[in-house]
Amino acid sequence: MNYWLMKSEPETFGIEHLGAMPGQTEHWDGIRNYQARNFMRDAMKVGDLVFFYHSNCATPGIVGIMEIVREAYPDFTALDPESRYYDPKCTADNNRWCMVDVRLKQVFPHTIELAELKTEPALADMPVLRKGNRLSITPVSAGEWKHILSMI
DNA sequence: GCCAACGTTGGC
DNA sequence: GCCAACGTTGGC
Repeated sequence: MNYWLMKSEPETFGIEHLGAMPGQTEHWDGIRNYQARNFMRDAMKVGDLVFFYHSNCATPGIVGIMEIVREAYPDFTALDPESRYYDPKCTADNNRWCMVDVRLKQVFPHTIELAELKTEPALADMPVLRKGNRLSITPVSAGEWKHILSMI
């Protein structure tokens, strides 16, 4: 089983939004970066656990845990001209983007803040802590996962 | 709102 | 295939 971290802007789609979905489940759409897509397409499996990270907000950090409940399938928002994620180069037969379904598993009682994560030597290798990192899906090692859980 | 980082695009 | 220009991300 793998561990992951996925970013989302809370104003667009935060952990509260996920909690309000039927079955607390939603598709994770709008990934338009090849590296992030490849993680989803090639490595994400049902049962994998994911830290939900709030980015581009007043208090960036990890706010809870999700579980992968459906493996990669075509991201239909790429085909929808009305969507902010529309990709004119995609067709139904040739859609380069994909998404997974996630289910909310746990909401932390408080955000594990980015500032806090940065003070932990055990987490120094996490991409999300590196300046200028823009990758919205990154793997998390078992050691990092455990360490972060101990910070709740 | 600023700006550094960095992925993507497109001219050549 | 190079690389400058451009657009986006995301912390601060």
